[in-house]
Amino acid sequence: MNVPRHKLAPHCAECPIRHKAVCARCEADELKRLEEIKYYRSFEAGQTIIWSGDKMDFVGSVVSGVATLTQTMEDGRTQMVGLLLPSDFVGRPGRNGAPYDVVATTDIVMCCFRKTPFETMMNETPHIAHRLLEMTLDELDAAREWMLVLGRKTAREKIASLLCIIGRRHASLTPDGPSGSMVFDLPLTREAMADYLGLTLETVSRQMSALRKDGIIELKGKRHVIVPDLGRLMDVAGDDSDGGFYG
Amino acid sequence: MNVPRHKLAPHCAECPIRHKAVCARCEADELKRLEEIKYYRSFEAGQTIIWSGDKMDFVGSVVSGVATLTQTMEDGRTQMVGLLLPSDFVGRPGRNGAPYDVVATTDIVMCCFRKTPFETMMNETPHIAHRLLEMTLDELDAAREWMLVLGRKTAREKIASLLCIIGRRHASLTPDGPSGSMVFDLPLTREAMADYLGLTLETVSRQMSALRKDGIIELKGKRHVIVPDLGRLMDVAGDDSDGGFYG
DNA sequence: CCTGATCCTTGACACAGATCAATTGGGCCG
DNA sequence: CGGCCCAATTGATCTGTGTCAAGGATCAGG
Repeated sequence: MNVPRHKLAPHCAECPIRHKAVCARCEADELKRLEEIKYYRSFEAGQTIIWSGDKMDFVGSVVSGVATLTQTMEDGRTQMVGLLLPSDFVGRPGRNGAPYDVVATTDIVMCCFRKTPFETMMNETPHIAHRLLEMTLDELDAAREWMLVLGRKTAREKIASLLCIIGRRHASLTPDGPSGSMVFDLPLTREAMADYLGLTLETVSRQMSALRKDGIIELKGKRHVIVPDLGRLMDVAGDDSDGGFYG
Repeated sequence: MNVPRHKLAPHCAECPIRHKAVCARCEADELKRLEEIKYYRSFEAGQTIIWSGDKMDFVGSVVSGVATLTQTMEDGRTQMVGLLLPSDFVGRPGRNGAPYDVVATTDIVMCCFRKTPFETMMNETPHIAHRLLEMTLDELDAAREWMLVLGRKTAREKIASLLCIIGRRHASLTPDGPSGSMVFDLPLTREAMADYLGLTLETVSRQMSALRKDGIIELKGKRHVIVPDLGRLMDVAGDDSDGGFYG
């Protein structure tokens, strides 16, 4: 693999994910130390960033773009187990092998640290270790939420749940539009959606069409989604009704 | 609820989960501090230990017995999202509400800490924070492994996967029997198994019968399971073949 | 403009697992 | 011992989603 490496990265102070990533809690001096060991890497859409089973020699944060975590069985069945959006962390300090494939689904930029220096720094910097625990707990919550989707929801509810999640994450990264409605681009193909939802791509397609026919969503092209009434979408998703974002 | 509280608990040094729980990495002096703030609580089979949405004022470890984490939708569909066996940790330092119901499925003993003192101690004791991160990463792996089971496996494979997991955890807590075979008691009813696997209890029952007919397992009574050939069970589960425990 | 590639949509049919319903079996108490 | 209760089994039927197959839309390159 021939991956471009940009040693020159923006200063952390101007970083778009400064306040949401592992470094969120860092003080100026800690940030400076991180800045010395960090480097940027870019990957193109479709590239595999990490292969399941490989030794991982770096960890890092998604700065921009989208990646997925997937597991594959011997016979080819695959299940997505994580969706990595900007500010999400990749890698597991203290572990060697990578348990999943990490694949870029759009062009992506990552802020990387070599694993050993990062681990050292983590041991000396409670702010980082603490933030990482917090983020890991969030991911665990998300994974468990997703277990309910996979285990108990119908195809229609699954699609609606996915749209809610992507829309919500999208909203948290961009200035608010009119509340109650939502507009975004899907960062996933129908096949990737199917892999996330434990469905086939045909079922995904059918249910997208059904939601469109029922006026729950509008589609401009294949990827651009308009949700006129978020409440209705959440009803379809079968989620608790309060409509409150996690914050 | 009237829950017995036993202020008197065994010394940590003799604790059966001493080397696997949050306290695994603690030195003698740290252990002593923990010992001062810990207390034991017992729950009977069927009792709800924590209600989803409630404020959690304690965290703790399962000492003996089995509990489950479950999520429920408004219409009653439920999905188990975690199985808590001895040494597993309950509660999330830094969070207030409980996101799931925690229910004892057998009589259970827990080693508890009031949340605030534990959090304080965690901040001052890297050994605890570090171990907790490690355990949380393990749980995340387990949750993601389970997402593959829920999303992509057939009923038969799901049952076999569950038996593998329970058997494996059981084996790691007890002296080795003859390798290649396995004997244990299911700590779950058919309904609880169904809730874990995203199936109905009828399907669970049918697949258990089918595995018995095929000689993959033997049943003595409803709960006692004998696995004569672990390799065959893992083949049925569709797991990677190496048969290696995670270690 | 045509060609091929990729992604998506739609239809017809099959089947795994859900649902509804009846029966069995083991444990416990009187 | 007999009666009850609950968990589990088994059967019959239904249905949501998978499977297989045939186009359609969009885009890049020649």
